[in-house]
Amino acid sequence: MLERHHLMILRAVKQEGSLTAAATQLCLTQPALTHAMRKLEQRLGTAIWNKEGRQLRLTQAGEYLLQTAERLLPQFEHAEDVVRQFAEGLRGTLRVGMECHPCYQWLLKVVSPYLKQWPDVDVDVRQKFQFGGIGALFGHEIDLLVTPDPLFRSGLHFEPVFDYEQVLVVADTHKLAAQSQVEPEQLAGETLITYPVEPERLDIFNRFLTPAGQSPRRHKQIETTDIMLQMVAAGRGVAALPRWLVVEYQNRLPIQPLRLGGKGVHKQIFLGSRVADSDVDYLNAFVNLARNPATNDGC
Amino acid sequence: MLERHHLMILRAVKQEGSLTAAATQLCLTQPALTHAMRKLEQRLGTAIWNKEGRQLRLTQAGEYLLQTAERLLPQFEHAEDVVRQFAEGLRGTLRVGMECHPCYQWLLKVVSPYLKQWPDVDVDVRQKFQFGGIGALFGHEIDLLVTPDPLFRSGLHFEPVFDYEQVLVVADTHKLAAQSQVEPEQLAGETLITYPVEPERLDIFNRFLTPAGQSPRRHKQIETTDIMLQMVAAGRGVAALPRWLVVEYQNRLPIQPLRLGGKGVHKQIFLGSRVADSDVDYLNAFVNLARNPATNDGC
DNA sequence: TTAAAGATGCTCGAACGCCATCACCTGATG
DNA sequence: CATCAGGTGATGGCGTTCGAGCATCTTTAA
Repeated sequence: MLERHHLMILRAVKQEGSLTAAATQLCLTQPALTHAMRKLEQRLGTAIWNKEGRQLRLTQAGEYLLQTAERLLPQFEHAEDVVRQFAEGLRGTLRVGMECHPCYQWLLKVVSPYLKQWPDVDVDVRQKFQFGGIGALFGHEIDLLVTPDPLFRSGLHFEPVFDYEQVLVVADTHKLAAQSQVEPEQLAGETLITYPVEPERLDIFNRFLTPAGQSPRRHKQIETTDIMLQMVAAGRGVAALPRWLVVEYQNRLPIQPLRLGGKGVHKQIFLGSRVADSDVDYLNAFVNLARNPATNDGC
Repeated sequence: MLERHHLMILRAVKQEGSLTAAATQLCLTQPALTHAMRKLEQRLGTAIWNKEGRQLRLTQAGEYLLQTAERLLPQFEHAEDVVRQFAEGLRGTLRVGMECHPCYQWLLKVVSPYLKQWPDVDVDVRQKFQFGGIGALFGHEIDLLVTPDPLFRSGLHFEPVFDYEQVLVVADTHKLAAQSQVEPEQLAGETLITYPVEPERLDIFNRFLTPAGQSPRRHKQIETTDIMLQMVAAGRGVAALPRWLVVEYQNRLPIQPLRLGGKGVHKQIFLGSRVADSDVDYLNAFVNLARNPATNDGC
């Protein structure tokens, strides 16, 4: 069978001009090359080269194999190089899963400097998982999970990366806008806009309304943060979002953040990873960057 | 070192889904594959796959190598296929050398059906040789030589492929046009047009004029047959060409062929080849086709 | 519990590389 | 012109190495 080995001999003979010199290049002896090529010739059923005087002349088959060698050998060498980069953790694809809708804006601030530091790492962000974010981690759909709900379980590692306060957003013109905080019963007559997620997983329900036995008059679900805040600004409802996100949008939209209850609802975002990956440099680098973002804006 | 062998294992495992099945496909045993890949992993310094439950999950390095395998292995297989065709004489490049200017028209008639019969053979026609046609054959510049001057010498084989008569061509209006033959002394006052070749190698000189001690009034050299015959038709000179060629041009130009002397000058064209190539099918096929052309028009 | 997957360690044999030598060509040298 | 020396690839024998197989173990999933 035609092997990489044979292609290397062909290329070396081409480069060096003789079998003996090629053998030196390959750290072998001339008989080794002669034997190898002779065996190949027998298997292929054709001569690779003919001896003419003291030099070798390639047959047409030999010419063709040489072309093949010049094309394939660099690909072998490049593949070994790339794999070495994988081995050293210098290259890879980082698939980040998101289980926290408003975190997308925060993630962008981490990804951007990260891509500069790790030019050979591709970052891929995914938001839909067949068996949830944890399942996606276990199933190797993703390598990192951005989530507010850590699950401390063997095989996984969760690291808090930033704290934020969940607040209620209302339009400037809303009757609650003058208050600095809001109580559960004040939402009884409101339309609540949330991301399309089961209510049990929304903080506004399980840490604010449900404990007080309250619920909003209506519950609307909207995918994107932009549209959601447009609706709020237009007085079509209220929403619950991180304070830093609301502050950012206040430049552009007439909206106000209100503390949820007397103490506010405080949350942590975690980055989850498989412990099996704990020695992958480019992955740890992402977690570190997320914990101490270069463009830390205090949120 | 990364070998074809390893790539084949990767591809087989991908196809079959397990090491054991892959081993069957490759006519090996499961431990053989395990050992081979383990060794590769040690050399590369990274895992190719991890065992998860009873199935293997490729690492990123493994994924990359698999991609490499799917790209490179078909190229190996194709190369072996092509070389097998070379071995069986089904494929090659046939470089034909020409030492006989008017033979080009004849050659086209042979090449055209040949290319249909041998779709995987490329034909290349060359007309300039540093050390002459014979030298080009010996030096592997060409594989076949079309020549009127065979040189029977060890290592070469010449085969007569067609006979023709060399005739003088004159314009219809030429004073000699009425004759059916011409004598050497009748050219003393004429302008003779020939291809740009040394006169000693031109039949009109060495088999007609020189033996009679004659020479033309002027001698012009022109490269192409077309222009040469245009000149003749215009009464600007006479030329010596194969009869069949003149007959062909008579449809388009007012020209006449005249026998050279009482018996005419009869020539043979030979195809020369290296005896070392005597078992190359596509080369023999060309010689056979040349000897019995499909479109044999009696010349 | 069982069947099936991969991992492991040992053994054996084929193949691969090296050494010594041969055969051949080429160019220098008398 | 004959000879010789240096360098090429070819060849055959030998030793080592590497690789494949066998038997067995571990783990997983049905």
